[in-house]
Amino acid sequence: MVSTTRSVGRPRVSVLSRRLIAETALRLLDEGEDAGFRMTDLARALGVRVSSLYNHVSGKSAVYAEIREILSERIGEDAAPSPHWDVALRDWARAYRAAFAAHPSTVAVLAVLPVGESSMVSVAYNDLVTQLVSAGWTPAESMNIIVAVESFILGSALDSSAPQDMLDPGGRTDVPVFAAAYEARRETAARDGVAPADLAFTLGLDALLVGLRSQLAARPV
Amino acid sequence: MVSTTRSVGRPRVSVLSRRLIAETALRLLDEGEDAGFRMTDLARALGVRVSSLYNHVSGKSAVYAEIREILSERIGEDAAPSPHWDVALRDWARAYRAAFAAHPSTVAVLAVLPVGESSMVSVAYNDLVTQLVSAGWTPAESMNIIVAVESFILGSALDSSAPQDMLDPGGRTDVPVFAAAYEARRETAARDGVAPADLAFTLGLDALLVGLRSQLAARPV
DNA sequence: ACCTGAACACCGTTCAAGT
DNA sequence: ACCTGAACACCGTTCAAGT
Repeated sequence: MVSTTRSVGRPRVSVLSRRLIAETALRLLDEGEDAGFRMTDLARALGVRVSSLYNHVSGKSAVYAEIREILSERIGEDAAPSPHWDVALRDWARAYRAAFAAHPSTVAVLAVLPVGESSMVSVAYNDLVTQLVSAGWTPAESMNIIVAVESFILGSALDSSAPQDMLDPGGRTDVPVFAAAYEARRETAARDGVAPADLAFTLGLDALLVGLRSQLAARPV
Repeated sequence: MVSTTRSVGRPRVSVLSRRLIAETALRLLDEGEDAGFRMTDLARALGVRVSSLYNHVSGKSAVYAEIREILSERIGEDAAPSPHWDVALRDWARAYRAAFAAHPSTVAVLAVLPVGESSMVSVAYNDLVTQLVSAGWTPAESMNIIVAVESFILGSALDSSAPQDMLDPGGRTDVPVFAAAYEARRETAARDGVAPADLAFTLGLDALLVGLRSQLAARPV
């Protein structure tokens, strides 16, 4: 938030940049209650008028694209490489989900936004495919594994970002078993001090990896 | 599309209903290029003015909620019950994904929309939890399994609904292994006459179930 | 109770004018 | 090249009037 007023015309030093705009938008998303952000609010937070933004980004979706870049860079930083394909895949999945789970309101939008040409995301894919292929998977299988794991990650991130009571049976009496299980899950999570969504993610990721290992082991050499 | 013009005032027979509105919106979503639908277009398709819609639904999100009901009813119809928990889970997952994959543009919205009280979805959960518990899983585990599988389904449905070239490395030369694997995957899918996204879904679902079976088998009795 | 017609509100985007 | 100010466009929602 900049409090000085600025007159019309080009300022002496440039106030904005594509990256700064995206970082500010990300902050607004984190602070805000609701899913999106307003271009007006984004401009105000930058101490600028809305129309100024369009000198740096082509529109709102370009801001989201830049946000994806920010987040995907963090995935690369957090995921330490491992010589074991399954460990590498697991760590990548955890870092991927953590990056999104830290910014829940971005998930729904980014999940459907195409990956741009310049994206760092492709580099991470390249590394993973390399490792999977050298472990014995075919290139096509490697792609499918990555897409499957990524689908699970995005779905889990969506689940984390969904309202708490997304599935809450509430006061319904016609689904007693479901209601009891819902409650048991909440208690288990509370006792472990984690979010219910984390339990499901851990369970699912473990199951996926166990399954993949066993499928790789079972194949003809 | 109704071509007759109607004068002001209450018509002799009611033209609209909540269900009809949602069915028409679903049809618009299927036919349309882009992700959403316009209330104006929805009204026109029903031969009515926009404001009329608000006599039956509280707003656009209520239309989406009704669409979810329509789709979830179809899941129930398609998924045949099985005495084996893993088969039941697999069939449910397939039916679930098929229902969404048939209407790609609904996925992104429905994934973040809370499940209403009256939803049929809860009934399906109740049945699945019952079956999982009697197979030996705890209630909390059963919930986590369902949530994990559902996350995978929604993520996969998002993947199916994403633009074809969502991950396309295009002409990039800095990610050769990824580009080759991407191409290999496309060829494999083309040879089998299925969408690439289907391959990833099948592989991932199989891995998940193999993993879950082995985890259930490995536990102390 | 349920439709029409007109108005309002919100918000993303454009563009000439200014330095 | 980059900001301001004003206008425009689009679209969801509201509400009085009419039967």
